[in-house]
Amino acid sequence: MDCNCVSDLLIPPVPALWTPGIAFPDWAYKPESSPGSRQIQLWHFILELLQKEEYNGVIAWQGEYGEFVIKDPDEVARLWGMRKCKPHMNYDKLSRALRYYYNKRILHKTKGKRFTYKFNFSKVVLVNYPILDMANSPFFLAQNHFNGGTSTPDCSPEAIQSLFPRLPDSGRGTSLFERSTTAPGPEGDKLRLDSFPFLSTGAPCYTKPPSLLGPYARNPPFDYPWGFNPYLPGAFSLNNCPKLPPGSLYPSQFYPNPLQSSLSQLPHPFSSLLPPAEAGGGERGQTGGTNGTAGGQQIRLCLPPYPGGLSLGRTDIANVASLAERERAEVNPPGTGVSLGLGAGTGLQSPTERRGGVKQDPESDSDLEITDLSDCSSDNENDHDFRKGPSLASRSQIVLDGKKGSVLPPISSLPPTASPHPLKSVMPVSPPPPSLPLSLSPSLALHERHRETETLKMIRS
DNA sequence: GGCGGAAATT
DNA sequence: AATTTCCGCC
Repeated sequence: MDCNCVSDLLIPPVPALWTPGIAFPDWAYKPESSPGSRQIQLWHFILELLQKEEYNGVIAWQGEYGEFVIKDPDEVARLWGMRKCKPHMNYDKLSRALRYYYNKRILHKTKGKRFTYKFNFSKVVLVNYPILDMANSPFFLAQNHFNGGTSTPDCSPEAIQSLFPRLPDSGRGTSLFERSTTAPGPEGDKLRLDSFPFLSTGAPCYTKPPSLLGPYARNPPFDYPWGFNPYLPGAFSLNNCPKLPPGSLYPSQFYPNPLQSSLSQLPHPFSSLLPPAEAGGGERGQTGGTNGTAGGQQIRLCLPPYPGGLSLGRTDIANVASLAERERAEVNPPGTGVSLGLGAGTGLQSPTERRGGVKQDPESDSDLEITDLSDCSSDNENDHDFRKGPSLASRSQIVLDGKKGSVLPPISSLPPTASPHPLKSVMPVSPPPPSLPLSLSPSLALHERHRETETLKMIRS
């Protein structure tokens, strides 16, 4: 049990102080009661390494969207082993673990490129909004880079709207963790939906494939919701994720999360799931910040700014499996050829497919959950910049009941409904309208405004 | 290197 | 459940 492994590897005591990087919300970790609890998962770890510039020499985004190369397999394995207290970890074992992700459709191997894997972000995007009918959206069907990505995105307002019944305000920042001053203690660290770090932002923190920057630098095919445009270098940042000056305090605010923003403006019961500030639709005291970013460090999203990856959150990936399940169940009826699955139509085949598609997906695609780090002893090695100290994640907790602050629960914890898309049952037939992201075109803005008005009428009636 | 089966581990 | 460990095969 005791080992000198890094227990807090990549998990900051306080998210904000954590290298301008990802902080994982508490809900992203398995409950301690579950077996293998609070163990960070490999893909999670990989993403963290990927987002940290200091590991660019070890592992980095490279090549196609979502693709990364393990430049130093031994080192990555060593880091992973350190993290998991597995001193005998090696690339062979690590790669075996990665291979298990094939069936889960979280990753797949880039054939022909050594040590190169690719995240299935498109899946991730879909599952990030299970409440929305994204799977059937022409927008996403077109954006799915795992199905070839050859079709032209339907960028019509309707298409986009189909994905985001409620587009968020673009300028609202939210804190990842509401470090409540009134409720100190274990519950002091309220987790908020916008803790979806991947939905947060950040400047690209990896070496962008130069060849890909050019083409995407201009004229993106469309504006992304909530002002997000992965085609742009700063795609994952609403403010280009400025490096925080040394000594920056925690981010008092984090970037807006489309989902949260959406929920915050939805009629009950969803708005009630949000903390008062959000539920109120509103304003949060900004730390002299603009758009909730200036007040402090943001959690950065470090995904390749390529098309197709609108956002990637822990939640996203964490639900990849569940998506896959749903996909099989409803999105990808046999013979439709409209597979959102990995490799479909790309020539890249999933292991299953490669094997003739006979094999059943053994991983029943239950939700992947991110786990924590309290598994190892706290005797971290200090040869890395990993911080020591109690993990905020381990201290914070999700408060699901209204009494405790109405922290928005993970999507997966939302009450089940008969509909595959829970929100549908509470949403007006006409998508509730949102406050518009700056990126929306004026026409779309009007369109949305009209919808908003209509929706409000409906709600009031 | 890469793959997946199988069993063990946590 | 998610690896970890080991292994034979290509």
